[in-house]
Amino acid sequence: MVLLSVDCIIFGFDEGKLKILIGKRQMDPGRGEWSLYGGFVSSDESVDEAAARTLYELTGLRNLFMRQVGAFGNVDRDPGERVVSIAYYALINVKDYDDDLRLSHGVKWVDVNEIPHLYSDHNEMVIKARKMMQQKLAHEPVGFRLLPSLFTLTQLQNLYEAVNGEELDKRNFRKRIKEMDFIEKTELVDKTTSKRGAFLYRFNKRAYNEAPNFKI
Amino acid sequence: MVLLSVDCIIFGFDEGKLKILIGKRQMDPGRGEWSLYGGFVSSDESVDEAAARTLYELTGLRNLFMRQVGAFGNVDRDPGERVVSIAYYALINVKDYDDDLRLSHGVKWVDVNEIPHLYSDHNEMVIKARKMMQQKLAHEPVGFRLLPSLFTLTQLQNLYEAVNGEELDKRNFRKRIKEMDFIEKTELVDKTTSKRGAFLYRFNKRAYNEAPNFKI
DNA sequence: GCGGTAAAGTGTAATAATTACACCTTACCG
DNA sequence: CGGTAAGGTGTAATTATTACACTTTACCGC
Repeated sequence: MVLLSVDCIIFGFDEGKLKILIGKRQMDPGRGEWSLYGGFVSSDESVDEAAARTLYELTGLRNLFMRQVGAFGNVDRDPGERVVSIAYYALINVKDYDDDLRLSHGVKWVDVNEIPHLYSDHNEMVIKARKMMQQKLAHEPVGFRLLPSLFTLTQLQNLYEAVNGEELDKRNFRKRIKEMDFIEKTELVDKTTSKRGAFLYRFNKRAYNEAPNFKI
Repeated sequence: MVLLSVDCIIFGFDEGKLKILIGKRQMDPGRGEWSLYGGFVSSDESVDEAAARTLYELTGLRNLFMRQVGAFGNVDRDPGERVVSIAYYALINVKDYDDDLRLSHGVKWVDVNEIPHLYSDHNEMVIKARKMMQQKLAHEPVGFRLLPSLFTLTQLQNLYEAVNGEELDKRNFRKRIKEMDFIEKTELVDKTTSKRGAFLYRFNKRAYNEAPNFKI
């Protein structure tokens, strides 16, 4: 008989780095190994719902941006029973995640470029999720889900640099942003990262829906 | 308990049109409805293997180009039992598929733009598969899997036009092809579609691997 | 109060990529 | 041997992308 589970690759952006949540596996087989957070699909919920529920259990957050990565179904991927797992990635704003709740689940943020060996095929899941989210962020305005609702252009640029693993030209980057009217400049200024202060911007979803022309 | 199945979106290119294989469902629930061809995942095979086996059962072909589309797991997607299905798409050269075998399975080719209502969530699967294969064909040289090993440039262009649903400029198209050394001109000529005859080309996989620069 | 500092902010020119476009060639057929 | 229908070919205009350096601002420390 085949069991169905979900595994979550949860992306966050912190300290200028793209990170994911991992924890030490609490059950056998593989107890103590680094692992993604997951759970089983129960018979009264869809697979998407199971993923959303699992994300909620871990983070206390709902309505996260979430996409399916795919099904991982090798026969021997789980040394115990036959388990097929559907991987999902999600984007969260790190500051929305209560630190005590995080600690109570024993998970931590690790740089996507420094991921240790993970349980079973979880490294594969992470690699595929990373590619998919990279692709997604390049073509749809969802990167904002990794930032506070108000953000500076430098933050946004740093985010894209971390996601794509390459530096961007500041002037060219800002030129592009300026072409997208749904990224709105506010009159608010953030002074935490410079003496001068930087204007805060906001993503206007409604405006985007009227003229969906995103391109970075 | 959750059952696991696979469903196949099998693309072929014929009469200048992109098509998929569908058949009338042979079992309840939904007997008689148009449907994708699928099968159950058994406990001694991976999900990928189950898809490959299912493709082989239907077409008699192995080593097809095949990619996972994703897991479809709504609770009520199958009116009978709880079945989660992993969809796969595959690319085949229509002429490799024996017509008697096809008829014996009661499946037929239908234009992707004229797909009838299909059983359960199969239409969704087709839509997602189509997007994914379109994306794939634009970025990797796998379109050849839909053509005979020798093909004319007109055939290749017609294929890409059918896949993308838009006409392409002949000169610009051929300019691009010429830049890709792994698409090799042979001295052979196809005379079936014109009096003059058209040179046949061939995809050289080895050459591609040495300089993988595909772009259409 | 003033010089140093460090991030914020700004425009233009060169290059590359993409698009638009029309006529000649060929070989068969009647 | 003229008509026909698909095969085959190049250039110029436009658009998109890249590269690049200095000024502004406000705080901090002296």
